Amino acid sequence: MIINIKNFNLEQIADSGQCFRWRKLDEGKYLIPAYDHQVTVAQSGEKFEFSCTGEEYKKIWEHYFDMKIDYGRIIDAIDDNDTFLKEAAAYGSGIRILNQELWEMIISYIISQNNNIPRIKKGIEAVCDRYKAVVCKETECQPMRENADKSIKNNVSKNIKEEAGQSKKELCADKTTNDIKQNENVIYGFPHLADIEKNGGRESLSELGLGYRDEYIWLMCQYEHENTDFFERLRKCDYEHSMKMLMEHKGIGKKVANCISLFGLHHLDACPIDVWMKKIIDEEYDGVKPAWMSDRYAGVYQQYAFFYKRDRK
DNA sequence: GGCCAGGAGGACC
DNA sequence: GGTCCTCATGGC
Repeated sequence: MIINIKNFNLEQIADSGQCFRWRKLDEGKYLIPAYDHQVTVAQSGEKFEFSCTGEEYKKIWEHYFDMKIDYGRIIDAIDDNDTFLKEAAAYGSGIRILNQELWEMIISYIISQNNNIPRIKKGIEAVCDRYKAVVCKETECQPMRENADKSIKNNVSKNIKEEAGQSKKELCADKTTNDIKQNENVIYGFPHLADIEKNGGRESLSELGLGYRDEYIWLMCQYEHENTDFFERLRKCDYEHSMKMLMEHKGIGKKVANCISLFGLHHLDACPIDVWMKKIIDEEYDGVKPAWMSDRYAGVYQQYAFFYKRDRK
């Protein structure tokens, strides 16, 4: 299916540091896994071709790409006197804040701490490859196991929930797993807690080259195992409370909690302060934290600033 | 080969 | 409450 939309640029989002698993197939063309599904999207200006049906786009991808928010309006709200942010927003005007899976964001940003982006990607890929949780073949885009639908219900917003039951068709994961490894158009899904527990647990995590972070991940697995309503409670919280709940966990400090709040819970007022934001405060604002970092759209502006500063290093 | 990476925990003051 | 040190590992 084809759509036209402004303020949407695949390459910018892929390089914005919010998603680590997109696979570039060609110029302006990406293979994107999420919610135990995958889709190929090809961009030509403001025209986008999705490999899925319109029905699936409505059910999953419209929400995933945050298509209902007008990012032009968020850019227009920037203070005219703030030259740096205006330039940054113009430069990265195709960035959107994706609605990604909460569990995946928690694990991904635990892995991200004191780590560089290429190695974060490598670590996350190692996690997915190790547990071989769910595989979705290109264009079929079907959940490949029983609880895939459940996962969607748990993770996607309400309007999507209502239709999720319709997507279940034939499953063929086990049969095709071995062939699929050779096919670059197929990606393993992000493992759920049960996949990690069933396939090696604590010891398997320590074999993935994640450094000291594997312990934090395992602690989170254990907590989630014993507190199955954790995500549900998190989703009901506002930004302030989600930060508090997240930071009670070992391995999640202020920066990681902000990333999870922004990318996993879509709190657009969350503003992760990492080494790049510190550099921006220092070099662009004479050491004084700019007002936009406390704005209701701070997380969006943070992404523009992060992308701009890092891309032009 | 040293410094850095979308940091955080812990000890110490 | 700050400030330092350490943590595992690879990218550059």
